[in-house]
Amino acid sequence: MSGKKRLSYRDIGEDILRRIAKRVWEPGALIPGEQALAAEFGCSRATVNRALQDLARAGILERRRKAGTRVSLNPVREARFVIPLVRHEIEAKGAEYGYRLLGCETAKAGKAVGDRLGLDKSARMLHVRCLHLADGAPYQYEDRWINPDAVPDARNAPFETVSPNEWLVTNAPFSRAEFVFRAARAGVEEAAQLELPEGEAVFVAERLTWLADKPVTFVRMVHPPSHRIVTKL
Amino acid sequence: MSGKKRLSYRDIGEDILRRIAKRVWEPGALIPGEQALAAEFGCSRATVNRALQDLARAGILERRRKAGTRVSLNPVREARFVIPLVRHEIEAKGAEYGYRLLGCETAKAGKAVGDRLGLDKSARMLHVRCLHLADGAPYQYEDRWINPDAVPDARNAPFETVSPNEWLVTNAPFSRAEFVFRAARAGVEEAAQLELPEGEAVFVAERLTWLADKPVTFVRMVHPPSHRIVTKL
DNA sequence: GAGTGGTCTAGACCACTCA
DNA sequence: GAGTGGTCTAGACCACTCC
Repeated sequence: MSGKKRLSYRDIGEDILRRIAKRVWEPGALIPGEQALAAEFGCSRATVNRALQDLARAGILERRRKAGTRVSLNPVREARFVIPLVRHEIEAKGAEYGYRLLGCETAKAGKAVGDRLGLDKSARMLHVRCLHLADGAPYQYEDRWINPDAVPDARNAPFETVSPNEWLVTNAPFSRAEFVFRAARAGVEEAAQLELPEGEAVFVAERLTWLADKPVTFVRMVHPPSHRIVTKL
Repeated sequence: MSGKKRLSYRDIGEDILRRIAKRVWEPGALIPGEQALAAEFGCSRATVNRALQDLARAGILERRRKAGTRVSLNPVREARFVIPLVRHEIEAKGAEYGYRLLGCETAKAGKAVGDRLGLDKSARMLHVRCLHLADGAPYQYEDRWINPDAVPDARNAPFETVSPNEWLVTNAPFSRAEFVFRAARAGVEEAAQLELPEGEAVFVAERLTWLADKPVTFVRMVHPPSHRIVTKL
């Protein structure tokens, strides 16, 4: 009944989760303060603090100074998706990765792209289109705009052999990013490249990045309807 | 040039990000140890540790004992999406929330649903279908299966007035969950309820939950193509 | 074996927020 | 004003992993 090892913040977190699941602490209820818990668990307040912060980050607890810590009424569970390199994503499925450059030229951003990145619609950008394949089958159609002002080297990048995705990862750091997921109907070019009927439902992921408030790149990644984004908690 | 306040782990994190962005530390490079950084920043090792751990969690750094800390070669940036209650999601947009129950009956799970949850296809489950509206317009079509074995009270739940989404949040805790996002073409029922042409591209989010390995619920949430899931880093 | 990160402690002060 | 969480410190020991 004694020989306990020193408690870790993980142990404490699990114990607290158990209490919530068993309704010892109901949703919305106030739980004891850090000091009280530290005394109960026989550890320091810092350890309790770390456990509680982890649970708060996961959306299970809500904490406010002075008000204390309570069990979330609606566990705003958050889903975490890792966004790997397309190549790694494909190879992780055990498929062979393929890459095909479709086009690469300098062009005006246009209103749609300019607005998204906060650039003028007449700004000159590098426009790259390419296709990623898994075992020879189209996997992702990539339509990317790169701001040469933020990544001057991009003009000379070897996009014939290296996908912009991969090249940018090691050549264009960013400090802020935005992701958008949505469904859409395949346009003419996308449908042709992905070998789908025009108007087919496609999964679209968009990514925008900035480095210190300077736009770096905007990419639209289009997948066939068989594509799934999965996350487990 | 001096009067510095005490450095916070945030300050340190930002400074490190700056160095990575400015190529002081290149991708793949080893950065100084915690002790060295603590000395440089003039703070304790614990503070440096916290900053580095945060960056490692964000996928920007990779840390290994004895090996040290290095800048990730491919920043496996992870996107975090919060999954709120539909009602909150709609109200957060400033729209008025509406709810309509479409059907609620006991039925066999069927192969598709059974397989996903690890139940037999002849298992009896509660099948609920409903619609969530924003300012009177269809926002989300919800098709849900509930395992009465895990949530016995569900049979008597007032789904006429409370959406299963909301009811389950406070009545069916879960320990494990799985999310899937994908694009699909609207089926007959979905199209009719969402007031879309049949075959329109729809955004589908599926959620499966378990409590201690016992399946709790499987829900398929269908949105019109205007729907977007956004996350900023 | 030795070096690096991982974690815990005990104590302190601060910042926010509620009453 | 007072109570709670947020953060920092200085020191310590441990666990993992590379050599």
